[in-house]
Amino acid sequence: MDSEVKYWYLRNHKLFWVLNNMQLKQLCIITGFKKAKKGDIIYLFPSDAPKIYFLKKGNIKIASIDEDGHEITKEIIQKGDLFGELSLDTSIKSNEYAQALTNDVTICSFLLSDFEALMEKHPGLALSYTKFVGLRFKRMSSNYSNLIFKDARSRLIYFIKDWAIREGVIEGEKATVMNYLTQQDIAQIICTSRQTITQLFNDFEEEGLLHYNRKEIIVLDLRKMK
Amino acid sequence: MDSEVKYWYLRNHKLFWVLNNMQLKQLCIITGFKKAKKGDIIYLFPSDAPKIYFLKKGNIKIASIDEDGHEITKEIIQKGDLFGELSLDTSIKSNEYAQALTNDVTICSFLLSDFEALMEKHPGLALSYTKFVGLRFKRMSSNYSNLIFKDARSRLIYFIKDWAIREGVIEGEKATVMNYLTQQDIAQIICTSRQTITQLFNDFEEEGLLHYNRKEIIVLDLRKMK
DNA sequence: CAAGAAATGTCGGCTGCATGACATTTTTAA
DNA sequence: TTAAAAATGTCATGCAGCCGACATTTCTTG
Repeated sequence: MDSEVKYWYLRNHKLFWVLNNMQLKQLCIITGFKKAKKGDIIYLFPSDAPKIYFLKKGNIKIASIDEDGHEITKEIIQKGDLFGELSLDTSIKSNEYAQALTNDVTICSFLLSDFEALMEKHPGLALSYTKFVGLRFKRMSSNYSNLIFKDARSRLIYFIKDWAIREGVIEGEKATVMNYLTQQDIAQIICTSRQTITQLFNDFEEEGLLHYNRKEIIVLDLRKMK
Repeated sequence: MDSEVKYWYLRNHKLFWVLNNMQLKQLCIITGFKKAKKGDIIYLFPSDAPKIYFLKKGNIKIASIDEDGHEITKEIIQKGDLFGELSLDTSIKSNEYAQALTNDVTICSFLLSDFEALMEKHPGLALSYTKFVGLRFKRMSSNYSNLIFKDARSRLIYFIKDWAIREGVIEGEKATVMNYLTQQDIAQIICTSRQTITQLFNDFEEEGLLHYNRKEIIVLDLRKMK
């Protein structure tokens, strides 16, 4: 990959806004480049050097399996997001992995060590990164709170609204989201059973809150979704 | 508070190990100092400048209340821990607050802005801080996973073992923890009802796993606690 | 296009645990 | 020291939602 392209990938990420164009052009820390199709597993912790990943195209999920074989989806990563060992801590081996949810996944990666070296030189970047990671954590933490307190219906509503706002096409109070998740996927995200998801979508449809099919989800009125 | 004392508080926190003694002595960023007794509420988000807190003595909990009046305890903070707006993000107002669990709570605080300025000057500190926050979050995340997947009994066992290991006096496989939490407190931590906690402690006692009273909890065999 | 695989729809039984109600014990504060 | 408050113990009831079982629909792949 030529350095001009690398430049643009990073330039478009707000994390690197603290660097001016000159600095950015000199970086070119992207070292890896990978494509994946739906269902492919991407291991985040290769035996060699730890990396940070950057999703250029498509959607992936970060998941893990506990000792009981329970699979949970921790995050949905979207175009432009960073993922991997964001905490910069490589001591504890996590059992997390990433899986492509769409067919056109493109991932860039750079070495954690390169990134750390970069931050040493640019304190602004370090600060900016810290805030960035902090925000991400906050978001996850709020998701967890939701899981614990609300019932399945509220959780699904919260998830759909969030999804619609983050990725959907909004027209007034109507939102249309491209649905690249199966009901099983959604069940794993909001920690309920597949059957409950089916039931809830049918309920929502009956109540006139949304239209659901395998291709897209149309929320008819965001205000009424609660 | 004289600068010699401030120096020691920070010196003992591993976050500041990346700074050498000279740098540290020049800092003296601690600006606040507060004492609290059992039950006192400490508001984390004063109307003036955002702060980061450092628990010098005692135990506190970080909790929040959702719109349904549900109270959850998010973390138990122990001597030496940092708390407050660790994500450095002050844009969203959180509804979190801290409450003293013991009678001899001492809290130091410093201004977020001072800390940020410090990180600008010392990229190593920023890096170290990011790792620190990452670790904290990882811990929280594992707690949440536990809440979501395991039943109340497993959650309580996990909590007690963790508590014993973090704070208890361990002799071989026996562990003794000073019990500064009410059953209500524990219920809020592992997200169950007070009655369930009572029942479980009685079960554990019957099964010969531990001795419980209001002053201390003695785990008879850590290996058998599972 | 056909056959197998994957995703969705539907039902009923079962259970962990929340919830309320109340008794008893311990602590706190006057 | 004593009354009120807080913490703990015990029980009966109800229900959200998990789980297994199976049917139907849709997608994938040779």
